[in-house]
Amino acid sequence: MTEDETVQASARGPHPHGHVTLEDVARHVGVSAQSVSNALNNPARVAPATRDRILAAVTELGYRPNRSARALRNQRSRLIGVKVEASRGDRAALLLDQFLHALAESAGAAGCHLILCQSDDEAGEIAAYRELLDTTSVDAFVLTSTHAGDGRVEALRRWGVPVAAFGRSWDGDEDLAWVDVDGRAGIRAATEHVAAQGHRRIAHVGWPLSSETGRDRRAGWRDACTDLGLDTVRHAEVPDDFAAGRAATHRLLDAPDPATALICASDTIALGALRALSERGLRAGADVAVTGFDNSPAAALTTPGLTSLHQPLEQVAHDLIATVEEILGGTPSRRQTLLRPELVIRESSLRGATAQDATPTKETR
Amino acid sequence: MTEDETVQASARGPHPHGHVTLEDVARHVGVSAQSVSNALNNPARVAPATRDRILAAVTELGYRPNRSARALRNQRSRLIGVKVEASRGDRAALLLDQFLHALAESAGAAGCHLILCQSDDEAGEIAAYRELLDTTSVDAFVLTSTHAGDGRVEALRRWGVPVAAFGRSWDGDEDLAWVDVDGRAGIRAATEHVAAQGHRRIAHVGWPLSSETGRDRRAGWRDACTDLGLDTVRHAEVPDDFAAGRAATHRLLDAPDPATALICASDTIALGALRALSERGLRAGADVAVTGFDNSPAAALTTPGLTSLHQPLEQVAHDLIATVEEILGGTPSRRQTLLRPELVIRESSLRGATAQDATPTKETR
DNA sequence: AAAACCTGTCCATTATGCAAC
DNA sequence: TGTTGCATAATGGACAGGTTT
Repeated sequence: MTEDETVQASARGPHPHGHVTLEDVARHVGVSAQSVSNALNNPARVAPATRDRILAAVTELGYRPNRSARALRNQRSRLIGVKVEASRGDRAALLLDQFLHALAESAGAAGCHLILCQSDDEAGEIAAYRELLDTTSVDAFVLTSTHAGDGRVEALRRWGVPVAAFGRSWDGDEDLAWVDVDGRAGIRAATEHVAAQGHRRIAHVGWPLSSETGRDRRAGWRDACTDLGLDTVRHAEVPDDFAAGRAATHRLLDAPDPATALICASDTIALGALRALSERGLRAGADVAVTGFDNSPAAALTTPGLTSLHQPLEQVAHDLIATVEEILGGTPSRRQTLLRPELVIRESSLRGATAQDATPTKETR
Repeated sequence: MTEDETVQASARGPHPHGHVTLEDVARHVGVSAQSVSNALNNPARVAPATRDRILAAVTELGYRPNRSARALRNQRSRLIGVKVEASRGDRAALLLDQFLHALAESAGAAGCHLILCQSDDEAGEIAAYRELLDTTSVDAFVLTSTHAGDGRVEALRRWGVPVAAFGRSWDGDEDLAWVDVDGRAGIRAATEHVAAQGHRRIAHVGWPLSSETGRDRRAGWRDACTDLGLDTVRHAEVPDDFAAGRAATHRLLDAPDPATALICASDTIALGALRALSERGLRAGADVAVTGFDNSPAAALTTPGLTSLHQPLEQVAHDLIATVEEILGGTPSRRQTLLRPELVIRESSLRGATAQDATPTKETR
């Protein structure tokens, strides 16, 4: 339809830029621009026959409403702001591309688009949000990686801006709309999985206790161990990087009566653990089980493959967009959702596994 | 300044939404809205003293021009369209998050923002671009992963839309503005590096010859081998996935007089090669050298670490935005840029390396 | 006469209310 | 009287050209 027209080059209409406007459609049909607008936005106000003629012309001419004009008039841009984070080389993929893709897809289905902003610190991020708001560029924001006392949440709330967060409100905020993944249940599943492989001395390599997510994941490990009658003395709390995971693993394995399984809070840490095992001449899987979290590309592609927890990012993205739309539409309903991650089992946690058993097994709990 | 105001909640101005407009500033200073506009966009037209008063009021009230109004008037949105791709689990990180972050940063510095679209096939991508154009949502596009006979390039050119591509114009198009990374030089450097480690039978595991990028990278390997007096009989052409890299490696090593070094066209393939070596009981580095391309997170975090070629994505992003800005400004100058990747050496290509020698060495050529 | 400022009209769209059939 | 279509005004900003001092 519009596919084979030239936009800027040939200006055969009255407009130098060649865009089709309401006026063009109106002229073509022989009605006023208002009727065209009504036919599209308020069909009840226009006679069925006229409406059909108008809609036919809309299709024929390939009319699409001008985003700026519509935004100006409606005070609504149909743009959702998202921040992109810098990825660090010492961390496994941040899943950002998967997440953004899913988010863009859901937004598209809802007739919205994503607008990016970028910042490396919280103050800068808040300033970037503020600028988008001041220039009336966005209707809402999607936040990622919330934490207790999150300044962004506080600022956006103060400004009365619609928000949905990937990451729960750790300070018990009942109002914030969020979607999160149940790390506790995920880590619990991973722990039970290695226990089922016969492991009894299961350690946790987690994040510092200052991290709410870290405490949540550690609780999953503790839950499982307690239920299974295993002790919970073997654990470490380290920053989320490769070197820290590696060093913590060495420390844990140097202890008397060392762990035979390592439940890690992230793939990054788990990959560090795999390195440490290799340095000690131990085989992941056969000698020491290792599991991660995130199911990053690196987990699938490293050797041996790393057992990990897959986050349902498509679902997260869908729910976030749905939530934002509800808030914008003025009918907020379910606002806080916890989703289950899926355990993806690979060789790093399988006792008898050789590299030939490379087919990954999914086990949903 | 504007930081501590409430946007939507308190409407203390004449506007229900609480945004500061030109009119507000004008009223506050006691001039017309036009003078405020002139003070900002055409300072020469307003007396210095008045201009200072106006600018002071702009700062004081926190005035920011309304994006939609400005776009409507100027026929320019200051938005740049970018497509986000779905990442596949059988491929190493697509560098998308690093690239997007850098792109967003450069765009921000140029006073622009990125708007995302999403599609899984070329036709859908073109339709998404078309929609953004028809709704006058974007001024330009940044493309990634161009190929010969690229339908997107063709369509955007036909429409007369400003574009800059990450990836050269493989069909010799002199007009397309692009930035690319010199894969041939990079692969050549990797090949020379393993040769310097004493390897003489160096194989290439590359992409199908239907891929221009694949041919380019293979040429780098061939260049180096020819210069060094090594033969170029050992090579494979496979799709860019883990399983293909693994299978190709087994085939190459099953041959009589097998290769002792594998120069791979991507980290994904190289990670497959590492898996194959492990399955044969061979040690990467000590027994067979392996190199990848992209320096993905997985390359840094796998064991042994994977030698790879780092793409200067910040530079790519900066150049792409600069190019787009030049085209939009009507003064296109340098339009085609080839950047050198950087060889990051890790254990997978070092003869005597043990996992303890984990400190990566960078070697720029 | 020139510097400084402002009026008018346009960008594309939509909510409101009025005229007409 | 009720339906149907249209003129008006407003959204916020920028530019050309005209008016003021």
